[in-house]
Amino acid sequence: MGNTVGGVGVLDKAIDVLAALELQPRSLSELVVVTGLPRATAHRLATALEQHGLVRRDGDGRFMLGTRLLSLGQAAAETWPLATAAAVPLATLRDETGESVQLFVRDGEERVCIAALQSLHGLRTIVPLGARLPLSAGSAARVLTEDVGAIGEWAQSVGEREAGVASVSAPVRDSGGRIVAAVSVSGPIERTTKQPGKRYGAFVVNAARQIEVNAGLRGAGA
Amino acid sequence: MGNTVGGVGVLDKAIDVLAALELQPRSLSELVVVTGLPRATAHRLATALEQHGLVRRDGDGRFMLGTRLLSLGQAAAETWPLATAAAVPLATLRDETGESVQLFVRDGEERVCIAALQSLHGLRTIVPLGARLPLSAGSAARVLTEDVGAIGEWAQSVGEREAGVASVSAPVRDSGGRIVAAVSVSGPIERTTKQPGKRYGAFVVNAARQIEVNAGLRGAGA
DNA sequence: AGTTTGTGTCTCACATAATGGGACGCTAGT
DNA sequence: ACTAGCGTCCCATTATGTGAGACACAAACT
Repeated sequence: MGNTVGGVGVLDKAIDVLAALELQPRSLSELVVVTGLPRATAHRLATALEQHGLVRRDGDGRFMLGTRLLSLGQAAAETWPLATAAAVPLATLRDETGESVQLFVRDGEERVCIAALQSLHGLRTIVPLGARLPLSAGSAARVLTEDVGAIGEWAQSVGEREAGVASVSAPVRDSGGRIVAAVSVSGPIERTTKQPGKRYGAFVVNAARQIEVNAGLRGAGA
Repeated sequence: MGNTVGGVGVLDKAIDVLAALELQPRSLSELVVVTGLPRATAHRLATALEQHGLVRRDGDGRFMLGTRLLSLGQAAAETWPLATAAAVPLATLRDETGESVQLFVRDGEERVCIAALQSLHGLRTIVPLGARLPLSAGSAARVLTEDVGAIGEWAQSVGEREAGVASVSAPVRDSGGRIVAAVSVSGPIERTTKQPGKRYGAFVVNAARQIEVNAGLRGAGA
C-alpha cells in the first residue's frame, strides 16, 4: 500500500511518519491510525527518527517534528540564493501593497514557493513556504512558463488558480535574460480589484529589480 | 560503520546522505566518498530521497537538499510558537545592540537554537538555526538550567563556551513563572566589553518581555 | 478490592526487502 | 580508438526490517 515502484520501503514509511507529524503532534496510537502502519513498526520508525533528531517528543510522550529539521530546512533554503536575496525586497513589497507576497521558482512541471510573507489583513491569501503549485494557473505560473520576453513587465490573473483571489507577478531574470523566478502579490479580489496590475504592477516590477540586484544577477545583461 | 545500536539501517544511511548534502551540493561520486557508502547504495538512496522531494538535482545532475525540507522545516519551526512570537522582538534587539541574537530552548540535556539573527558586523558570532549547544556553558545555558528565580534579570558569560565570545541572556517565562526559553545577545569581547550585562542587559530583558507578550504568556502571572 | 481498556515498549522467528559487486552506456579527454 | 570517469541498473545473496504478540504500567471502569 502506497509504495512507489523503485522506492526504498523503510524510507517510504519513515517519510509517511514525518508527513503525519507535519500537521500536528500525535501520540503513537494516532500515528498508527494516520499512517496505517502496525504499531510496532510505527513505534520503531518514530523512535529511530527521534534518535536522528528529525522527531522529538513533548512532555506527554507525543511525537512531533524535531530540531534537526530546522537546520536541514535552513540549509535547504540556502540552496536558493534568491530566497535570501529576496527577503528585504519582499518585505517592502508587502508593506507597500499590504497583501501577501511570494517568490516562486520552477521545479519540473510545478512551481515552488521559496519565500513568502503574509498580508497583515484579517482576510488574506496564504501560500506556505515550500508549497508546490501547478504551472497551469496563476499569474506566477504564466511568468515562469513564458520562456522568453513574450510577456510584458508583469502578468496578472483574477480568480484563476483559486476563486476570489487575484494576483500580479513579475519575472526575475538572470544576466542572460532568462527567467529564474517570479515575484507575486496576491489577495482577495475585493481589495485588489479586477485590474490588480494597475494597482500593484509597478511595485512588483520594482521588487523584482531589487532582487536581481541583491542576487548579483544584474551585471553583464543588455 | 556509524550505526546506532537500536537504529534502522536504511534510515541511518539515508540521513547520512542528507547530512552530506547539508553543507553543499554533491555529485554521486562525491556523495560516495563523503558517506562511505557503496556507489549503488548511495545512488539508490539519493534517488529514493529525490522521489520524496527531500533531495533535488541541479542541471549538472548533482544532488542537493530538496523543496520538501522547506515545508518540513517550516512546520517544525511552527511547533515552537515562541519562535514566531520572537521574530519581531529579536529583530529590534539585533538592531539595538548590533550583535547576533538568538532564542534557545532546553531539549533534554542540551539547548537548541530555535530562532536567530546575525550581527551586521564583519566579525560576528554565528549560531545556526537548529544548532544544539551544551547546557554546561554560556549565559543562555545558565538561564535555562536555573529552575526557579535564582538568577536575577539576566545572566552573562565571557569566553565561557567559546574563546573571545561574550554573551548576555534573559529568561522567557510562562504565566506560571517557569523558564521556557532564553534570549541571548552574543559578540566578540572586543565590542561587548567584559561586562556585557551592563551594556545589553536592559535590552535583552526588554526583548524577553516582548516575547512573553507576543506569545500570550503574560496573563495570570504574579 | 478486581477488572477492563487504554497506553508505550520490547522481543524474536521469519521472509521480505535492502544490499553491493559488477555490467552497461554514456561523454570528455588523450 | 582507447582510457577514465561518470551515472544508472540488474540480480543472486543474505542481512535487515518486520509485525503479531507478550509485557508493564496507568487510568477508568464495576
